[in-house]
Amino acid sequence: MKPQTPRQQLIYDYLKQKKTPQGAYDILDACRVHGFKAPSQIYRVLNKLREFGLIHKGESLNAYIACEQQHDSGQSVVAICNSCGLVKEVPIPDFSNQFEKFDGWEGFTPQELAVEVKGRCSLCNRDLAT
Amino acid sequence: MKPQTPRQQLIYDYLKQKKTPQGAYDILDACRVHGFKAPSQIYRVLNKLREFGLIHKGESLNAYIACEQQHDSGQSVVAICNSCGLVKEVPIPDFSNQFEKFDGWEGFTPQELAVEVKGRCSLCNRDLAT
DNA sequence: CGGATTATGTTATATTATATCATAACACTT
DNA sequence: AAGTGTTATGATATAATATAACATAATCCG
Repeated sequence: MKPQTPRQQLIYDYLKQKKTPQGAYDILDACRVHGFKAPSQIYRVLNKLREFGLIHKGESLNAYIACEQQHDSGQSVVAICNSCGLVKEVPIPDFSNQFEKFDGWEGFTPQELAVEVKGRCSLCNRDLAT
Repeated sequence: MKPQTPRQQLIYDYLKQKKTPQGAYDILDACRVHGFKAPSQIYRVLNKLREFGLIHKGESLNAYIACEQQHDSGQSVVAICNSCGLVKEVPIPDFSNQFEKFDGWEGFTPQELAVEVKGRCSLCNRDLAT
């Protein structure tokens, strides 16, 4: 799914061009010049883009990130460097079969996944060493 | 690590006794009778309990959950039923080696993990079928 | 066209969380 | 016990994040 309107395209492009997660109000400030005036306008677009699977919400950051690739298949974590804010999406093994082991949870059907690891990226680790 | 003060114990017990995630302001209301008066008091205790690893924050819910067991070792997801709100912690395979595959992310050192799956539990699935 | 659906504009407000500063309790040393 | 540092608490204000509600405009499609 692609952005469907100019405003969706605009915010999607903005997020793609950023390397770190952006808060809704940051996006608002950046987009005032294009006529955005109120938070609700931003949230509407963000929610659409999320429906389309084009962006993630970093739940632990309250910030938004353009997806790196289409990941229709498989699960992924968003790894976030606590130090520099850089973000990387990394595929992880499927774990839906884990639920079979627990009484009452055998039939759990996953719908939305929010997986985030915060840590320290290799570059920041290197800086730490010096 | 165990709760260190009466107030920590109180909120921890409260969360343990609940089967679904509770918002900070819900907790505040429930604890007014015990002398809590302001959000900051609740958040202070919640943050301590999180440090101790006694509770989780459901980042996508903005709600707090007592941990089911000590999970010092291994990673786990919090599965949340969209329909009834029930919550279950389920261990998942370690995925830290996944980072090795990506340029610049080989040395990523995970510090905090927020993993949540929302879906539909077996009971609610059954209700849906009838 | 006419009617439905989707997007947008606008204002107000709800919800979640922190900052700040003052006071009290406790632990530890001398 | 007095002094000192640390952690917990009380209290007020405010910041940051997100949604509700209602009006208007654009678009799609029979």
